[in-house]
Amino acid sequence: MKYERKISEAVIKRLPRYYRFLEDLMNMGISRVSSKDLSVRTGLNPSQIRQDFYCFGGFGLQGYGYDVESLFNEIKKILGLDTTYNLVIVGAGNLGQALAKHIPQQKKGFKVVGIFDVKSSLLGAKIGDIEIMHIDKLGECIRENNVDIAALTVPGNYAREAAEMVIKQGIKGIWNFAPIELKENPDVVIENIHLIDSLMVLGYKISNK
Amino acid sequence: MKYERKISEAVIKRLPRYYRFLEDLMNMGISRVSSKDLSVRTGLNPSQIRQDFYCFGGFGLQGYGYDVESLFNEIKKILGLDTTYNLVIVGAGNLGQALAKHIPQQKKGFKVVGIFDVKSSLLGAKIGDIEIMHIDKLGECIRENNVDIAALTVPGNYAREAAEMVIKQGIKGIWNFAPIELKENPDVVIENIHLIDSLMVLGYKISNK
DNA sequence: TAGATTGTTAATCGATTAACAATC
DNA sequence: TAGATTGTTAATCGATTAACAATC
Repeated sequence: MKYERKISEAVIKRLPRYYRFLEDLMNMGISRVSSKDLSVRTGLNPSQIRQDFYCFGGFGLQGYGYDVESLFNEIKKILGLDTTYNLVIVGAGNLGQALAKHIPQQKKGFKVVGIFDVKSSLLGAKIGDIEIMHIDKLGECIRENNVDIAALTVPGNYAREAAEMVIKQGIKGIWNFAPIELKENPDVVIENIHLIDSLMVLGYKISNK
Repeated sequence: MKYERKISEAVIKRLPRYYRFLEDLMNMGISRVSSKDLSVRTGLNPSQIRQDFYCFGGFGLQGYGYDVESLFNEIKKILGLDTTYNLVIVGAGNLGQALAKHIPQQKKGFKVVGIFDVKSSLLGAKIGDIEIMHIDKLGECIRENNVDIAALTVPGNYAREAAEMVIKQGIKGIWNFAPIELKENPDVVIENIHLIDSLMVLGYKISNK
């Protein structure tokens, strides 16, 4: 067995992209693909594609290329998508409600098991087939449903305390939509979606070319 | 005047983060900050922070540091936030509607001037103070309101044609939420928010430490 | 003046790309 | 076998970090 070096963040971030393209290829009935083919489709360099797969041991056959389905399944396994991740949404505003409906539609192995807020006017409302509950019930929900991920969609000024709270309840990953920086630590990993930051970058790019 | 090298994407992506932190400092009444202070707050290396500002000419004073307000204003200007960007939302599903409400709340100089769909059941509904309109009206809206940005929140299978359409209407930047890769070209810049990709990365990180 | 901190160049580090032997 | 394409090492490139002279 091959010595396991730490896989860089850059490589990880490309995996979902491969995954999507391979799914498309399968749907088109294509069973075989070379790094050069994938390069044309994804816009990535073929050497880079081979390097990426090589990180995990290499899934191809010399002189042939890659078998689409088995490559798809390998990446699926690496990303942990062969099991379901349960998640809760903390903050039932616009964004939280939209995610509660959006995630199940994508059918990618992520299940929303609860959505929480403190605002009494929201409590009890149904979003899809789940009900907005008071944040007091969050800990219970996490423990009963084996929840790994908390999506944080609260206003910025509550975000830090909400993050501390879900960490205390034993959450392993935070999908953060609030405009604050959260520090990773050995117990919790963070993925930030800074929507407005992204809009600002877009604005910059528009203005500068 | 200093020779202008192309600013790297990595630098641009850090600017909104600085912007946010400087805004916080202003709100706290702090008028002066050093790269070392900023480093502690942002988690970035102080050399990197100075390098980043140096790209744009350097905004500090040796022996003193940076004046919070003037640094804030410089970054504001670089990001083009001293003017308003008008944007339209293409796709009035969960995500599109949520963005239509979310963006104005953030008060960062982005104005939603229209939201469009093809689904007749959605047409006419009010989201905040704007009405969902048929996609046929999109071109007209873009021309009348000097629209720079289109947020793409349509289902994946319509995304490519929707992108081509807004490009044809003269849009300068696409904020893409669909799970496809769009190619930049000299006329159009792209910012992708691949929500599910980000969830997958979070899943990977959770499973691997 | 002495101390602090930037502006700026140089060194380091890591990620991307190129090259090619291995091998199907 | 000849052709194709990977696995794998080496070279290149760019981004991050370190160092320190300039200067407030």
